[in-house]
Amino acid sequence: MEKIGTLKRKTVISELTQGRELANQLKNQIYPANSREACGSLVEKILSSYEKALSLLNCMAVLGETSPVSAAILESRNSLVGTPTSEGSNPFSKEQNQREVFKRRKILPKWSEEVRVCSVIGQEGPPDDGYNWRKYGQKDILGASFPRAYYRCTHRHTQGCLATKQVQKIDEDPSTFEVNYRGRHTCIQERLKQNKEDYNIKEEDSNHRPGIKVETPDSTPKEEIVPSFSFPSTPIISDNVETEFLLEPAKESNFTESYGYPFISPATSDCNYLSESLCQMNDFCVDYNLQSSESDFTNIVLTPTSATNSLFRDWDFTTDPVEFDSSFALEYF
DNA sequence: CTAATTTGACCCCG
DNA sequence: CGGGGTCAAATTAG
Repeated sequence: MEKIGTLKRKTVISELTQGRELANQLKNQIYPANSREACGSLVEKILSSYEKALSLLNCMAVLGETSPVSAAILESRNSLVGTPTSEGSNPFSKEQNQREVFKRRKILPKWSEEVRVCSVIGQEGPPDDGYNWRKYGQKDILGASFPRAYYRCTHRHTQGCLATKQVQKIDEDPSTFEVNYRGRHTCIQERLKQNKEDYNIKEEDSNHRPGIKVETPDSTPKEEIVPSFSFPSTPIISDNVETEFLLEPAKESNFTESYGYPFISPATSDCNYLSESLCQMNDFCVDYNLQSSESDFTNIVLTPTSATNSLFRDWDFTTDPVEFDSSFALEYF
């Protein structure tokens, strides 16, 4: 992560700075209960700024994560397809399954995102991030006063989506949640129910993500930021990948959505691995405040208010790429 | 009825 | 051994 080019770093910083500035303006607009148009357009600008910056960071994160993950999937695939299991005839025995789980745990969390979210007043729990999550566990964490909740993507079994998140109240501020994302969504989720009385925010708001923190478990500082972008990345698994790709409904997706895992591992489960990765993260894109101005991109405080929380629920990510996606992407990838 | 949550057991790893 | 992450049966919600 340290090897961000100067140009990029400048761009990121300037974008974030601008975003913060605009956010402040928006705050002033909101409080005097000003016109919706003004707010809407400001919000658009803010989001655009953040989008650019975050996508830039995202890009680097993805480049860092792609190969190790593919390796992981390949590996798990081989281990399941190849060897006749030593114990019992059932290839999905509990033990084996567990083993896979832990292997996955060890290998997969190449990246994560940590987001701090202030809960909306009068509403318990962190705001919806637009994905369908299924809670699968809760644990009391040593030294923390609040338990940690574990969520996985609802479509894990239907689509093999391995995305996971952990949510925990912050000790210091129980109204704030720390949300830790792991893995990337490979599922296709029917998106956000239309909201009746809201604005029409344009497509450029259609994918949002919080800051990304790339974590490489093996401390190999291997994350070379390659300024080039290959899409789709070279299929590692030859046979199924391409067909799946072709079968994928030709969604004219936004550029930043288009890099998913093109890796299909039919053997790891009975589900299809979808090549598309939908990466909208924030359903609550409101009043962004960067916690620290420099180099710590991983913590973003999102403070949604009840008034603004519903603004962006009508994203349509099937719409055409927008100005940003074409120009920005070409410029930086 | 199905789907989601709860919760104690289970497992790996440091 | 114990902490943290996950599973899965039981329970609850829709």
